[in-house]
Amino acid sequence: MSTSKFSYDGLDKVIHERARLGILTSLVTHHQGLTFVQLKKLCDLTDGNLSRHIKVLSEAGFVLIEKSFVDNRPQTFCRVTEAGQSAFATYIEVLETIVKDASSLPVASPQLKTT
Amino acid sequence: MSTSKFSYDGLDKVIHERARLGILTSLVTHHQGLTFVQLKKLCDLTDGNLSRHIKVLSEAGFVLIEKSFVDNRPQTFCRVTEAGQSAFATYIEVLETIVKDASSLPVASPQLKTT
DNA sequence: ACAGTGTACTTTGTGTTATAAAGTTATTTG
DNA sequence: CAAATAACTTTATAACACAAAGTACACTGT
Repeated sequence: MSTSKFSYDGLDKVIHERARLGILTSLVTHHQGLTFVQLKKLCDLTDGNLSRHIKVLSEAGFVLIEKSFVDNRPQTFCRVTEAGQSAFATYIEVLETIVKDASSLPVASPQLKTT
Repeated sequence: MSTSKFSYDGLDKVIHERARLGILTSLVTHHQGLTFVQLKKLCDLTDGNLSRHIKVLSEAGFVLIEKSFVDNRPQTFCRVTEAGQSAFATYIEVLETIVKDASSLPVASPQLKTT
């Protein structure tokens, strides 16, 4: 952990990945949980990628995966855990910091001479 | 480009990387440019990593790298390009969307298949 | 009944790449 | 002049995102 202003080491690597960021945001805003197929559509992911990513999230303890059968078909149901919510909240705080940092007024610099 | 709400495909891969996100934010907020050594400290990066990342950013046309000598020592000076600023602005807009999405009140699930 | 198609996933293989370690080149210092 | 320091760059490796292929089961037509 550093004190460098722009190191952003609060960006959890497990979350800071486009697909997983989408999955987690989906799950946090659909607190009751989502099925594999719903997540696939919400996040526009292929089966294989979704499968891998929810596994990573589950191994990190951020989501809970429940498998069952509905209408004689397998159904994977995902929901975010407490740890997941907490980690996500922290991550979002960093995003807010970045947005703020980004919008801090840049110092106008004189144009370099362009021969 | 999909219309899925949580696909976030506006997240430019070149920018969506912790180190490079820090570098770009540094450069955008220090519009007059920064030296290699300054960036290294601001972003808490090793020499090797910074070298690689600014190369990636420069190959993407997002930063301009100027090499010179100061006090008989090589000095690498970096500044963000127009394209870099524009891409960064777009990226930040997506971050804002994510932050908003994340804080939106929990929403009812899409209809589950019933019997 | 059994080939063929569809659904809901999982596993494997491959190519990319972030990062650490080692290397380069030049300078200063004891 | 040898050793240390500075400012990088290059290489090697380990991780990993993604696509493609595979698995398992159910349904449908013939």
